[in-house]
Amino acid sequence: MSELAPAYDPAQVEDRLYRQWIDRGDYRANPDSKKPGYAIVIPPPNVTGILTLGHVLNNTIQDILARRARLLGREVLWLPGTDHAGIATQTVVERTLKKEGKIRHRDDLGREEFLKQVWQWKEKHGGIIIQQLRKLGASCDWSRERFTMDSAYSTCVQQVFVDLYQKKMIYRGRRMVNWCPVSRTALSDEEVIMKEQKGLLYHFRVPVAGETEKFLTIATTRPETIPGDTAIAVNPKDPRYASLIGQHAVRPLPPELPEDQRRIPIVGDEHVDMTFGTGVLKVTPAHDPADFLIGQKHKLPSIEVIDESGFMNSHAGSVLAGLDRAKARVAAADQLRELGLLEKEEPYVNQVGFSERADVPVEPRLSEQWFLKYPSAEKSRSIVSSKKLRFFPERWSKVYDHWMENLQDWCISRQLWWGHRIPVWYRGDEVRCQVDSPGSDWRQDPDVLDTWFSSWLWPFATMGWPEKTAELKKFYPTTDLVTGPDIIFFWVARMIMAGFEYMGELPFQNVYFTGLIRDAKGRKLSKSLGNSPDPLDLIAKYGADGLRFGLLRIAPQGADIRYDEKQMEEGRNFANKLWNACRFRQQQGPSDPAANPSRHARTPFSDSLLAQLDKLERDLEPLYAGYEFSQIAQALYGFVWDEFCARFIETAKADFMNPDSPTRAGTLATADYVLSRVLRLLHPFMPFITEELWLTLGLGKTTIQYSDWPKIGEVSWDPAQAQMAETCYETADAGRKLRGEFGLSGSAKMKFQLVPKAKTPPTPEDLRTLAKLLQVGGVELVSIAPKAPMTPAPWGELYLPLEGLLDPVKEKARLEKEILAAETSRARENAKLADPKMLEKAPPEKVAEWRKIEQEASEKILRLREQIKLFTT
RNA sequence: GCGCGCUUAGCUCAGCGGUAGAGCGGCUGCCUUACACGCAGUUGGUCGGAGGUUCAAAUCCUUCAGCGCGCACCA
Repeated sequence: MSELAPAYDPAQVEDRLYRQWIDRGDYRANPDSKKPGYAIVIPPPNVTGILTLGHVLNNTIQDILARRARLLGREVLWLPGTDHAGIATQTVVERTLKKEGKIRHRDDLGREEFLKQVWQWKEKHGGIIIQQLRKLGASCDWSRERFTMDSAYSTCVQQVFVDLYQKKMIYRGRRMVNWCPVSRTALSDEEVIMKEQKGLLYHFRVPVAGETEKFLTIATTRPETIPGDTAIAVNPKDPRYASLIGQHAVRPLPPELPEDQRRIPIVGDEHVDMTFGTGVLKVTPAHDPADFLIGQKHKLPSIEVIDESGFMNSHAGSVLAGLDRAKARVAAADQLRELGLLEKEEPYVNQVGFSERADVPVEPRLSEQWFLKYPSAEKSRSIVSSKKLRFFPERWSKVYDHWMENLQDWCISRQLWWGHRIPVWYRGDEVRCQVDSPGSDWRQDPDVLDTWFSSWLWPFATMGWPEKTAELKKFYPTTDLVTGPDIIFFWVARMIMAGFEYMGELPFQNVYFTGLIRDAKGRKLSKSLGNSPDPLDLIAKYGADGLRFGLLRIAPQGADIRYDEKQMEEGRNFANKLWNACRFRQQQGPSDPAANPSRHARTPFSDSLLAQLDKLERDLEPLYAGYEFSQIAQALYGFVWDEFCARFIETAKADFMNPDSPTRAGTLATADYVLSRVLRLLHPFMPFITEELWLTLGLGKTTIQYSDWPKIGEVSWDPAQAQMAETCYETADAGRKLRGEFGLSGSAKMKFQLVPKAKTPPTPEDLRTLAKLLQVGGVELVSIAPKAPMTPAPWGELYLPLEGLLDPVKEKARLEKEILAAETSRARENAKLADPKMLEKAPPEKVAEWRKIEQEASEKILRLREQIKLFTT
């Protein structure tokens, strides 16, 4: 047994142990195992991603669940992998190639060559995050690592497409979609983020055709789309304008067009809000979803004035053509002003949709796209509302339900190259949907599928579907899913639907949603703000265990997390505390892995510790059931620090230093027994240090990872003894407080005196322990109250003789302050007990409790009054 | 606009019907033979405001305010 170093150094331990675990194949899941299965699939991070604190939180929670399941004797599969992340990856590679001067645009390379570059890039830079997860201690089955573009996985994706096509759930249509002008692709509604924008509301006039000096005034935020207007709409119920319906107006832009080509109808439409702006709406069917519908209803032509990159085209007129849409807005307003048609511009705040990835305003655009009607939607909705599939925290189920209630067809095609190509083939007018090419004269659809169209199959496509594999049989449905609430629609909801559609069963039983990590100012962590710490740096500073524990301790269920590095420091300190507790035990001689404290004579302190351990183990169960990880961490922290170290070890020192003590063996056995259990309870949170201590102390012959989870109720102790320990601790607390009030620290020279009062007075051994707790040279029993500062304590009156230091006036004041506190407490209880209604309606055990408090306060007052007399003569 | 969440000590949060708690910070004193990544003590709150229910409310209900988030085709 090697001797533990005075301070825990994670660097000496973590990599070494992790290599051992992996080399031994500790996390290989065996689908043929007889043990009950437990499975988690990792939310696949982007291949191009690097580890963030969000990943640390998310994966630590998964690791805690996986490790605990192993200890509970389950066959655990934690399946890792990465996502090809279509837009994100393609953008990164494109940008890199541009920066290197290799291309100006992806078209310079062509599809095939470009994809080759992406694959190369993926081989070189991809999967960094997987290596980083290992530093965290993630117990994934790396032999099963999957990638959403693996060939087997790709086949799954395409088969699902073909199947849904055949079921007529997938269809092609020319529709208004969200278009990202930077990535030049369609997006789903979920990829559009509404942001508040401060802009201007432009009021401009439109002459009514055939009338002189008659104008309609229109309010718009987008004057640049005026050249695309093909109608003016008013509400038919609007008395101001109803009479104009059927007439025409003259669109002011582009001014160089002859007037007859700018003549547009005035239509009546219920959609127009009479109370907004001027009550007159310009209709641009090509660039606004609502206008598109109006256009269809009234069979209006559509004029596209913005191209796929967000620049104005020739239809916008000579002034605007070639301008970026933002610049065109200003230019169009200038044009109106020059024409004398701009009435006013007023500041205006509105909601504008932004592309999630490129962070630019999306452009509603009419185009040919593939859409999916969601399958198994009804079942997927009710499984959550009926709580058969449970969300933690529960309130997210409402968000889910609301989305499911308003399901819109999913635009699944993307005008990108990196991704799963749509398995649809064309030859002339013929269309075929199948995985393989029907022949060399067939041309495949150029688009790829939305990344989420592959990730939604993750829970079963990673386990060999559509084959009926042993893995699927053993591990599907998976048990827990841990993810962020930001992808509840993107991923969670869709996985549930795919699970029902293709496995006939829900993909997971519980979903735990983590909080978002924010900085001390409450801002989201992001690279651009520079407030996102590198987890690897944190691991180097505090150790993986310290980081894990520190982060989890401040991660309340369902709430966002204010990140503070101080907390990671505390995680490290805690690891060190645990280390030293074990080191101290080691210094007393070898540990006994089969230690059983009930076979030995014990001090009351041992019984007290065993009682607290039992309580801890019982408390943990409901906390795990509710996924209350921060509270679990808190409970473990408190037990180790306060119960084991501050109370038990301090009192055990008396035994340890006396080889002849009759309770020495019992105290050692208690220490071993409790440490053995506590290390196992801590292991899911702190895998490295617990393994190192477990093996070094010899509490187990083999790895702690496959030991067992302590069973509740195995601990036995004597409640009377535990209570006695409590008496001693409380007496010591009172004494320390008294000492503290005189600004003194403990010293060997200091002595306390005790006038005993309890039924069972302390033994000489107890007094030595009390002295140890008080950090003084000794406590002696006396029969007559000395003229010295006193505090009432459970064992009796505790005196601190202070020769020459005692000021009677100050001492009297101190005692009076104590009396006042006791009187306040007594008065509060008295008030309650004096209320007859309260006595009548409150439960008797509560009344008894209040009586007891009242009595104790009264007694304390008496004792203090007695003492005060000594200083008044 | 609809929905959800939060508001408790200087900070981060727990408590969710029966004497206001923890950690950190601040202050004071200690290198006490496991740990200064430590030990001991101490400071500090009319539990966002206003009503109500109850013998009893930080805790339940109503309402208001501030903050945050999600959803939503008001140009």
